[in-house]
Amino acid sequence: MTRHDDPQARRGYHHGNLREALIEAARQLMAEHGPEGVTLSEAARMAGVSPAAPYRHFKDRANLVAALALQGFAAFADGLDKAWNNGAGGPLAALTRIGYAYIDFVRRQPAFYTAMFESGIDHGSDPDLSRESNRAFGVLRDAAAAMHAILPEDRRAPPLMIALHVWTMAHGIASLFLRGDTARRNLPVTPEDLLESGILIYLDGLGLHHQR
Amino acid sequence: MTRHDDPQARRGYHHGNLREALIEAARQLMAEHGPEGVTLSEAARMAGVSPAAPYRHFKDRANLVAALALQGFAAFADGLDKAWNNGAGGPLAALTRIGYAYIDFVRRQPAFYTAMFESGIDHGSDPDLSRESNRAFGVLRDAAAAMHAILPEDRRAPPLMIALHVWTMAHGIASLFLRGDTARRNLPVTPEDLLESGILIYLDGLGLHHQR
DNA sequence: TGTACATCAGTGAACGCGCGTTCACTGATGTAC
DNA sequence: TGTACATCAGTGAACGCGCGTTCACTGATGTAC
Repeated sequence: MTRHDDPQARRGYHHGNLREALIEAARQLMAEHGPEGVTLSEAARMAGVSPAAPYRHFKDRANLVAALALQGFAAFADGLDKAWNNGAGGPLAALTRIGYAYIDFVRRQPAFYTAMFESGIDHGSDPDLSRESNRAFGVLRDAAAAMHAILPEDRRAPPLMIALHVWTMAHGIASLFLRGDTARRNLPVTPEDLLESGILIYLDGLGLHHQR
Repeated sequence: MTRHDDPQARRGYHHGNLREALIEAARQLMAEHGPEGVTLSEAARMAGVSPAAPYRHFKDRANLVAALALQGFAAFADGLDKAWNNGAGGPLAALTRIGYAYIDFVRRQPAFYTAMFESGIDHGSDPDLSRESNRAFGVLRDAAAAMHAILPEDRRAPPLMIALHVWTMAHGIASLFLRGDTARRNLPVTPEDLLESGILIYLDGLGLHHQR
């Protein structure tokens, strides 16, 4: 255990790892109190530093939230990519794994999801953010392209469109059934089953024949 | 023009329509500054009353946001129901209209959408809220049931599941491509086309045969 | 190996601000008689 | 038709609070020589 791991045993004048500690504090605040609960003051308090210290690492409050979102997008892209696993097991299996990974991510990292999609951060202007966000979507595009390749030609839809349709379903399910209060709507099926069945029916519509 | 329509010409001691005026102010604040921008103080200012006045009509800030969300769900349910129009033109036409209405609502009433889905209001505990929210989903269920009835029996999915899949797609598109900054992601198609094509492919998967 | 010094990550006190909320109050409205 | 009165929707002043942010500062770190 290094001296930075324990918030109780505060090292001397320098924190040593403040930037990461503040992002982690923001993640907890986001999870517990939502976007409005993320404040520089409280994050500083949690990290055990004075309220002025964060300004060495973040321009302002929005900057901290953006850093959290960036970390979220990176973890998200990693998660999807790992699930994709270069298409192992064939396009259908790989695409299904990606769907599960999508749901898994939102379920386990609600704070990231909130920072990424519900806290009004500026996607366009931050190049890091759009890079990671594009990387995540890129995984879905690869999977859609692989899918596309095994579909009968007469019913093919463009790979990008397939990717968008699948993304749309996964995101809709995550947004409606895995978030805070709306999660209480009682579904007759698990979000995973809902997504999997939706994707299967959709792919049927594109001519993919499989066992049902 | 009644004396209550013009915020400039403030009537005497009594506002006469303060509750509605505050909700309308909240709607504008939500649209312009997001959930964090909705404050009782500012809403009171916009309505031309003292900061204590809102407490005659709302228990607290959360109560005002809930009132806005309730009004949003009511308008949403009305919009979907009107689009559904008792299934006129057949299940496919009606379902497509509902999809368009969904997108149209989010596009034109982003403040309602935010209040309804992104401001962390408590869906479960407010009976009015769950009533209106269920009414909106009920329209989708009716449409799905009508659709179900004309599908070939061997591939039928339960109506509720069809409703959930369509809702999920519409919501995902709205959430990803019609909201604030994310709306800037440049789509190769309109949200409407994306949703319509998704629904058509999905219904194909359920055995619905139509012209493409 | 030791020392001077630049760099930089922190401190802590202070500020102005706007918010939520409470309070005793007051003016307008409408109703009973 | 007029008057007394209950009701209730507002006022306005005040409060405590926590936040964002700035400032001159100080202690630790690491590097040049």
